[in-house]
Amino acid sequence: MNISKAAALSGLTAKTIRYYESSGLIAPASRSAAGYRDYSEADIHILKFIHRARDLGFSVKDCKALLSLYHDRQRASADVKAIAEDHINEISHKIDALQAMKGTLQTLVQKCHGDDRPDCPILEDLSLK
Amino acid sequence: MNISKAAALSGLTAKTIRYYESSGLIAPASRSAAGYRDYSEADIHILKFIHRARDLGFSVKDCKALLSLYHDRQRASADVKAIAEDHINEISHKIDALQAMKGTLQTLVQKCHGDDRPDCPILEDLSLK
DNA sequence: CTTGACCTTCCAGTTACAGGAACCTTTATC
DNA sequence: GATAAAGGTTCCTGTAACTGGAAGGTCAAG
Repeated sequence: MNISKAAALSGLTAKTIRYYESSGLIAPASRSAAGYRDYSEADIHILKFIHRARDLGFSVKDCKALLSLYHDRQRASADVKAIAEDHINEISHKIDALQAMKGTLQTLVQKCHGDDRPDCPILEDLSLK
Repeated sequence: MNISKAAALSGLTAKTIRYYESSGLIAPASRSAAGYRDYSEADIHILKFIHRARDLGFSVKDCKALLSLYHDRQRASADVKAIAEDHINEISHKIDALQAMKGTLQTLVQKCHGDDRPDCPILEDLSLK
């Protein structure tokens, strides 16, 4: 099947699939006589795998490691778990940072009357710290 | 004062200050005879303002808008509040997305025994969806 | 045979900088 | 005064993960 079919089935875009190929995340697709990329069911499976992993916030680099483990029949599940746990930690830190920002902003927004007057606690805060 | 002093006082790096100048976020600094950038206390104030806003997650574009409002004596606090509220919404969406990822990953990690064996619920999940 | 929908490659743009090269100035030291 | 270290300058490249678009080949339908 051609790339737009593969895109539709995998949930990725054609652009993204080409990008993954060019960046080495996936192997070069086989080509038709005219030079069109040609995908098999097995390829779609891989593409879906990547799509799912990206949805869970894994980096492309992580995806590459996960795919490699996926293909490795001798893998240790501990290696997979370690990648996932690292990722959970990263996510947790991001959440913490965002919640801190949000808390501060909400406090500031509450103090700002938000009308026609120039008086603004938000700008004051930005200006003073 | 020169750029490294300005960097130290504002909490930004010299690289970042030059970048902000080149991208139009701040006005070009005045120069010494030798061509060195020269900063005043007022400049430091602006740089700190930006640093604080960036710490709160505002984009550089947002910072430009906030600075413009900051300089505008005729501003309506409602305009500032609107930018902040938009930003809070963005942050909230990011937090929601990250928490969803984290929840899913935690469930998967819990199911994975994480030992030498290849059997791995995490890879299974990535593979099946 | 033409039209439109695909496909291809390649280049630029996005965000917010960091790293580094090549080169000039200032300051401190000998 | 010579020199070396420290700091300044500009300019180019790289980062992450794509997206948009140009120029041009291909395929299926009417």
